[in-house]
Amino acid sequence: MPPTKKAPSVWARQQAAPEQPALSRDAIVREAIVMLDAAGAEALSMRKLGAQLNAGATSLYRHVATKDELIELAVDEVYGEITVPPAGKDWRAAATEAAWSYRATTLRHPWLGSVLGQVGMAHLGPNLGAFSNGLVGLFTAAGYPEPIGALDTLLSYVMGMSTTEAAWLATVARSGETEAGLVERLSGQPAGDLDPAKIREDKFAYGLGVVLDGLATRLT
Amino acid sequence: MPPTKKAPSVWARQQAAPEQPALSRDAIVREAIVMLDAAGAEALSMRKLGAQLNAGATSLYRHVATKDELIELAVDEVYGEITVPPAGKDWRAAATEAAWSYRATTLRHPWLGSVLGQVGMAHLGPNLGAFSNGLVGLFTAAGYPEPIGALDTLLSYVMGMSTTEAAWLATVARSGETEAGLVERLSGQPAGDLDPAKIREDKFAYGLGVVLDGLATRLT
DNA sequence: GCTGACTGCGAACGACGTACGCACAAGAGG
DNA sequence: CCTCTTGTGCGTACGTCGTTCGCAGTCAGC
Repeated sequence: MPPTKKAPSVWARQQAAPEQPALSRDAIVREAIVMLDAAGAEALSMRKLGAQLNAGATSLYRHVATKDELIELAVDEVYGEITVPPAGKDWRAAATEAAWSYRATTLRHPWLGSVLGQVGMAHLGPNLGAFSNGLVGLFTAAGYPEPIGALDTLLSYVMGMSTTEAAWLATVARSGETEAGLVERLSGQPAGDLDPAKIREDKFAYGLGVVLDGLATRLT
Repeated sequence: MPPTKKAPSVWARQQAAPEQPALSRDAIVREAIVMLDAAGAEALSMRKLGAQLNAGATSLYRHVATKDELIELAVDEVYGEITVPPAGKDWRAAATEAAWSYRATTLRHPWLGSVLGQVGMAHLGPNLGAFSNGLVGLFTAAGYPEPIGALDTLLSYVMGMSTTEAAWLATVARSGETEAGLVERLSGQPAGDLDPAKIREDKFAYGLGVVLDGLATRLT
């Protein structure tokens, strides 16, 4: 016998509950990002996300077709944090700013890298579109003969470097050691006494300078 | 009652079977790569891999600690396919060759990109080490003041572009359409009549030229 | 008050990674 | 020939996952 069916007894029912903001697509995506930031890409499950929202796991499917779709939404939401300066300014300063903004966003949401290879950038949301268009406009205004080529080159570098950096930081986090300690243990030799975060910044800056110098040669 | 226990009856036992190559770490990694190539990263499961090798799923764990470890092994195995020319030649030609080799390998094994963001490059196998060292040696021999910076810059660009390309191709494959058709549908306008594969090659070549030009300015 | 649309959810299904412990083969030492 | 050890394969089982389905409520408009 199924245990008296379910009917949660009259007493448990009471009124419709004081209710929180309710379940909505936006609320779901926002909470998903919080969980991804906190625990990484493979820690997100529909059940846990539901629980976090005081909802059953399957309720989410009223607002989101699939877990993959949810992730695509989260990715585009996060892309909205990247800023690209308006055209008109010095193109090089503007591109530099956009690049650093991309890096910062990726490091703030390290799961981005893990997920980009799978989701694949195709028809990826309005925010990525806006970002790309902004950069293309910038290169066009600067007089680039091939603004799209310039965009792809810069973006590939920035994506590659940022993703690698985020993956490294995830490894550090999993190891439980400090970043400097892990560097030392893996390289086998005592690291200098420089701040590893500073070293990473310098490395990013160096490569960015190289790429922008390369782009500059295409301008005149 | 458990159905007479199991004891597979004397008749089923016969001899130890003609036996195939047996189960070994290398054989497992090789077959895993085949499955990954054929069906993508999320289609690999220990059960299916076991079945493919005429083995039970759990037998694999005698040779491999964990699925993640298996993937790390597969990644490094595949990195072994990338070639970097010996130092001494013209550095630019050599770097170009290595870059194209990297791209070709990534496109041959499109799951690489999906997996790099998760595995994270740390302590990643001997083959990746050899590849990096080869390139560093090349830049050093060419007289670069910061060969490691040069390596990271070039590698980030190549990784970023190749990964994006592989993800795009995966999207095309999932869509069932032809590449040209998908471009047309997503961009909204009729694509020119150029071969999309050729366009991608040109784009890669363009960015590579930009990066190498940028690196060249650091040389003298 | 009735009806239809919309939202939440409990139960269930099939697949997954992996721990555990038994079965059995091969070799070593007597 | 017998025993004992060591290594290998695998059946079973546990807990978790994404997702489907159908029921149960809620509420807007008539």
